[in-house]
Amino acid sequence: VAGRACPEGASLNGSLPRTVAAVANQGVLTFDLAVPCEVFGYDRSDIVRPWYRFFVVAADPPPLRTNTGFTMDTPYRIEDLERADTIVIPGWSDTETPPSPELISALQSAYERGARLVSICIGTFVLAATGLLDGRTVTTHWRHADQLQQRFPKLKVDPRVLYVEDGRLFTSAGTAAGIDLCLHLVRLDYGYEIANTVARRIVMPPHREGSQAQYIEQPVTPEALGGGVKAACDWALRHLSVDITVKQLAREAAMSPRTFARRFREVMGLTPHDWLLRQRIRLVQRYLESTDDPVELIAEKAGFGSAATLRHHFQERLEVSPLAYRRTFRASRGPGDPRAGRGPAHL
DNA sequence: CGAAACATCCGCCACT
DNA sequence: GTAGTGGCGGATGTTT
Repeated sequence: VAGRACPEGASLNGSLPRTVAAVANQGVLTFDLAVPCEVFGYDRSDIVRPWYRFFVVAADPPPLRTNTGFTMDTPYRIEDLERADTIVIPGWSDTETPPSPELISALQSAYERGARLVSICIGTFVLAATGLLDGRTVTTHWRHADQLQQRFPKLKVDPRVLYVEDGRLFTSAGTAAGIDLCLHLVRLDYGYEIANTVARRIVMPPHREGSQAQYIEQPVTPEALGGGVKAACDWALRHLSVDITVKQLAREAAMSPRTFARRFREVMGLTPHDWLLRQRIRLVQRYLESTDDPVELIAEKAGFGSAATLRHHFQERLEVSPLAYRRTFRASRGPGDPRAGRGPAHL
């Protein structure tokens, strides 16, 4: 794990707007480019002022033809990157097309003057070409992780995470993980509550971890789980409200505790107890969002021994108290919001 | 909040 | 020799 340094630029001083630029090349992946457009480029000044300034830079002479066949134009060029303090490289056209020398040096000098560099999906290949990622922990789309590691041996490629924050360098896995990463940046800039509100606006589950977490584990698909581990997880999810020990889980998985702990780590990327806690907190979030139950009752229903224990973990992981979480979640449920009313919160 | 009791995790190592 | 298993114990984290 790369340095445990505090997130840099964790909060916005005064009211200077952050300026975010996304870079598109010929053949850019439509969805990946749309991610920063949606998160940063959409005017959200009704949530907080000032919102970001955002523009799209053409790395090739426009018009640019996207990978889905339509063309687009933008007045901004590589030299405009010097005005950005966050630069996003969304899914580049492909892993074979190297960035131009101008783009490389623009990225290098942006980094030197303190800008944050962000990549989505195979955009990591572009950042890697600048040399700035050498020795850093990074990620990319799982299908290209091996290729990235081979081409840039100095990187520490971790294909198991949704995104990685390493100093001012941010990389994310396949397409949709880019949304998580962009929301993470919003959280660094504006705090958890604002990021949460944005997540709700774009109908993303707001269950992400606190800002000190450098790694966000990828949600594993049940199919990817080893047999016994999956059985234990299923069992645990059905019994979340009662006390569960790792020893019991091991029994459900038909393994010794030691082997179970090892298998679990390999498959899930975190320890059994940590996973359990996460599931419980997610359940608590759902209750807070969709009921008026007191925290004591929720603690009981989610398998926490006491409300104090629940508050402790909730605050630590989400950096908000349970009641504050409920308040912001409900206060921002306004007219026009697709989740108005009292629908069940999704997992 | 802190202290004390308790659970978990992980390197180590012996064993199959 | 290699690969996987599982017990042990101390550091670390959790719960009361």
